[in-house]
Amino acid sequence: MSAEERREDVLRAAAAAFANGGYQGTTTQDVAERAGISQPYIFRLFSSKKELFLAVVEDCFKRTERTFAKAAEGLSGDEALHAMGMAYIELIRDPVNLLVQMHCFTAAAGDPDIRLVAQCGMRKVWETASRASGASDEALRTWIAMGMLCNMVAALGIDQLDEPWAKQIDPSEKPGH
Amino acid sequence: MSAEERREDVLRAAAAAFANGGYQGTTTQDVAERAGISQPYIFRLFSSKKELFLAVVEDCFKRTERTFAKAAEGLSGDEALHAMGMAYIELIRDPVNLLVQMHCFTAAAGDPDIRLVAQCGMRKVWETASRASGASDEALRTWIAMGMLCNMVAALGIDQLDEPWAKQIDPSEKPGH
DNA sequence: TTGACAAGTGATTGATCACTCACTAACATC
DNA sequence: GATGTTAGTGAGTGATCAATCACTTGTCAA
Repeated sequence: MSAEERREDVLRAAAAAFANGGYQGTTTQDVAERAGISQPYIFRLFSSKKELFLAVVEDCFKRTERTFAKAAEGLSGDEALHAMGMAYIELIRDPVNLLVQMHCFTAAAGDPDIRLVAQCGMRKVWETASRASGASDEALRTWIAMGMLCNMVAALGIDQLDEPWAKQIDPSEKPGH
Repeated sequence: MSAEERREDVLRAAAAAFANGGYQGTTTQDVAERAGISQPYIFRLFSSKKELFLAVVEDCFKRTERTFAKAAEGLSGDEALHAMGMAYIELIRDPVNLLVQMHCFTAAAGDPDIRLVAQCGMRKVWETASRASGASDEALRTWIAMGMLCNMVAALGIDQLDEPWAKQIDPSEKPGH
């Protein structure tokens, strides 16, 4: 297999691994096993564990950006926002997308390198959503806030609780996002 | 010093340490140094690293609850929500409160014990805010979503960027929360 | 056939981790 | 002053980790 193909494989495996354990809680051995290669070979493809994590994070932000751009195609304003919101709910139904993003946020707080990548990723996501929808800053802010609430609800498994407050807090329970 | 006093000290030290590195990224040695005791003594006061983390998390949720209850005293509806929102912004200006909560969210996704404590904590926070404000579910949901957005903005240091999009996305920039 | 290069691994290393155990020192109670 | 209890530590332990290095195997061109 070519190094390029292998790199893609490792990136996918690493995303799943980091989603599971976060940056600090994931071992390169775990990533290697998921990718079906030896642990040292990770370091031929990525110069360090952190660089691998950053590549995973960048990939995740790019996927989010693409998802928003595609969902808003041909729409504008509230319609575009709504479509992107639905697309986001669908996106984070895959725990990998959800958890890589969340682990990125917390890891960013303690590491300047990760913070920089995270800031850049969020800026692009914000600008993509802004350009695609043309919505007001306030509408966009409320919309992205709902996304953050969706993250928390999904991470804590609140959406799978059968209790009144769980239904009330979960934005994806309501049709209008 | 009595064991009870020492326990309080360790709890504070652990909160600062976990805020910095998260659950997996923090060593009991680090906590011990911050508390000014030997590392083995941690395990006399808490049976395991996880139990220490959970104690820190519970403490953090309790503080949030108290903050909300106090801020909403004598108010109701949108006024109560607004007052609690301002109190929350003030609360997470202390990185310890902000980051313990966020690390709790991500750690919860990968650990059932932590998840249970986090769910319970969020439920109490939600019910406190609901009872204190009497606001509609939708208003409460939007309000708590803004809180989650504040978390992300603060964790990524976006509130300290001097760029247009950073001003636009940050809820604490706007007077009306 | 040879030689160069790319893909990939086994064995190892120094550091670090949560956690344990045997121990000491201070203090209280009888 | 003997005895029990509580606060606290030094010195480990086995496990685990990211990263390195020397090595093998397969492929393809000259």
